[in-house]
Amino acid sequence: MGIKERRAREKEHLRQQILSAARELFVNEGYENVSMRKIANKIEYSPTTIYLHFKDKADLLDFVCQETLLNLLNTLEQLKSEINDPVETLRKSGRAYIEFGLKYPQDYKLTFVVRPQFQKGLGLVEGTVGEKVFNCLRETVSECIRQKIFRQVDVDTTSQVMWSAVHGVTLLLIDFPDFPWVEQDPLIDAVIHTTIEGLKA
Amino acid sequence: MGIKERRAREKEHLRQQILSAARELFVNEGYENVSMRKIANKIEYSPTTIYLHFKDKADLLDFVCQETLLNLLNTLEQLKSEINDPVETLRKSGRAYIEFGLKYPQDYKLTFVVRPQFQKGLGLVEGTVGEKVFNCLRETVSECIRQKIFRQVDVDTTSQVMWSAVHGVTLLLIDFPDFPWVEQDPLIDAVIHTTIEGLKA
DNA sequence: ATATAATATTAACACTGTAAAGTTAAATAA
DNA sequence: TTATTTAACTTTACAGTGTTAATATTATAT
Repeated sequence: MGIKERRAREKEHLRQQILSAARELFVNEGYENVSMRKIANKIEYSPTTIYLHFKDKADLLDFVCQETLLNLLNTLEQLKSEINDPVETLRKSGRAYIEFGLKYPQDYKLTFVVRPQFQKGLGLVEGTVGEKVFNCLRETVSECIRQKIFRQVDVDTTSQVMWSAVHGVTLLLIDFPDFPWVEQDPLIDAVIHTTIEGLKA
Repeated sequence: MGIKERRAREKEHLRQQILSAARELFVNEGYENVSMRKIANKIEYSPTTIYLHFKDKADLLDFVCQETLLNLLNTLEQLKSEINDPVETLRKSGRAYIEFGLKYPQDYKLTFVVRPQFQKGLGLVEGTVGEKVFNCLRETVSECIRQKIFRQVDVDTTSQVMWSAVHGVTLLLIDFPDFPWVEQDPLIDAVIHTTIEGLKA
């Protein structure tokens, strides 16, 4: 009965090949500039084979983005387990989030800008991983409020404010690389510092 | 010699027809889903006629975005001339900026997300109108610092922090309409309030 | 060896942005 | 007025797109 398993393994292998080819191309050339034929060429299969594993191009994007989010989630959860002071955790998490976006700008845009556009209605809601990423942030914020370091405002509001700030600076730095930004590191620090100070009691 | 002028007028008229058809289609159906043929059909010209007025599709997008920015600039400059207190101006400007984005989400994304993607290298730098929008914000921030309401930090850093916050929440609200946001109005207030408080001395 | 199921491919459709060549009509010069 | 130049616009064409349906190939089960 090992045959079925072997075939399943082979199928999964090809699926992964497609995914990793797609990711590499999406990231290097941008989602819009990558054709199914390009992906197929890269893995030396016919274009239509991809459709045996993924519904369509957007579906492919979906899975690529999920991987990205898992990556980010790992980084954030490790941070939280390492640091005790919730404010320090939040500071470091914010930094990590922004740096993740800047390190993989295409992945970040794919996940947080392009995907929602192509998967209208889904948003981050039922995407379990995306939800987890936000919840990770939310828990840290919650702790800041519980310890009365932050103002006693609704946890969700506070978390969403924090997310807005880091998301904003990440996207601006990605999208307008030629804007006369002040030095990147101090700017990131300023965004995080300002937001945290503004949230303090 | 009125003939040349008449023809110039006619030419300009067609140019405007193209622009307004493009804007309407871009906004309603998204830049990627609009073809040159669609635009041409709408104005009842052949597709290639558009190329006599605009270099290519991205060029068309460029001019559409410039109109959007001009629109936003008007709103912001009027606000500044009406209010005296710089903090109040900043608060209202932030609100106006975000509300503009939410009122014309497609225009906003076109200008601040799609355009930079398709006009790589340009960014907001030499786009005179975009520069003016940022400078408008910058002047208000500058006044807050001069009056020692804000911490004595670099004007540019401070302005860029402010921009990050409003840009971030605007895009999140646009891109993830199904996320379990807290009520929109309080969230916007919280973002602005937090940022301003965080910048205060 | 043959039938069956899974997997991959070829061919095709209706699109896309845009360049080159061709057409038409209007403005100027003779 | 007629011929010529110029500008505006269209037709045709190319190489590409996502995706479907029909076909072929392969490997398994009988």
